[in-house]
Amino acid sequence: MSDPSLLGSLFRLAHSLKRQTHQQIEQMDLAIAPMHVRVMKIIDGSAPCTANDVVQFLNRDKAQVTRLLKTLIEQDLLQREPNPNDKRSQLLTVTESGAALMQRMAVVDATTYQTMTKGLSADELDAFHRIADQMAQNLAER
Amino acid sequence: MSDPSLLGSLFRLAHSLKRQTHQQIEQMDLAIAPMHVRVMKIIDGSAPCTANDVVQFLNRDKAQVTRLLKTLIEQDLLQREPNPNDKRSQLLTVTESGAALMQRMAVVDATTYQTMTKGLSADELDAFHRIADQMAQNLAER
DNA sequence: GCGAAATGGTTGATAATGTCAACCATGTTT
DNA sequence: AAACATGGTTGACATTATCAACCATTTCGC
Repeated sequence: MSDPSLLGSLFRLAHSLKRQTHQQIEQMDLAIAPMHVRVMKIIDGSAPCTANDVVQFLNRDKAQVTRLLKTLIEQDLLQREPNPNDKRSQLLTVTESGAALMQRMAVVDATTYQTMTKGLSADELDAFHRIADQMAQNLAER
Repeated sequence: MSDPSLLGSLFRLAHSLKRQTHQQIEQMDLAIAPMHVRVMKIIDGSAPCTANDVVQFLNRDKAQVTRLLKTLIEQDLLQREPNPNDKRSQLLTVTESGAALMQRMAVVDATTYQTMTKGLSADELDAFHRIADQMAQNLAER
């Protein structure tokens, strides 16, 4: 199994999408990167949320997540408050300006999604999503 | 559209696979990275091949590809010879030790592929591949 | 209840990936 | 023949990513 292959296609698609997001962020004149946006989306979509939750979700080193969160907090896109259940931890939420950015990104994302999925049915997209999740789960179960 | 979403699943899958490859390379005690392997597979799978061909295929900056190739040549996994049709360019091929590595990676890849695709039919995998290519093409057409 | 072990998060260091700009030699176009 | 474009290289820098060590806190075992 080699390029061009299923994996090759997957990596090329992921790379294209990452560049798209990067260009969108540049056009918005934001001092963040695609991974920052990704983290905000995770936090925006679930409450309560801790750094460790993001670590688990992204399957990334906690050092990386800590740094991503730090930048977002510095730019007033995220905020943290003490976790009443664990003094070591803080609860993360999106600020008002962060929520505004999430809304702007949602509009852009919808456009990108429409472009990307042209000529593909809802069934095909569902299958793609399901198969991707199945594959990731298979790999995680090793 | 947000995490967890189709894109979220895609990025998580890509990340899992990259880590897999990284661990495999570490276990083989090789001084290269997943992108090096990816480049070798591209070159191994098509002849003749130039740096520019790899640039086009991967959709990456030529600076990055030049550096990846340099490392592989330094480690005698790839070799270059003058392109008879263009003095600016060189033709790239996999060396004997590079070919041996490609064979070892093929075995490992087959195992990973089997793990990853467990519970999925050939039709589903074909659909996944086709949809991924369609999406990448849609994005490239902007 | 106390000590050991584990956990949540931070920081330093380093690796991998990635792009931009400037440059040189060569090829193509006008 | 000059201008423009291209293939490849290098410097600089950005983004993504992990490992190790550390501190404060929580959990576990006795």
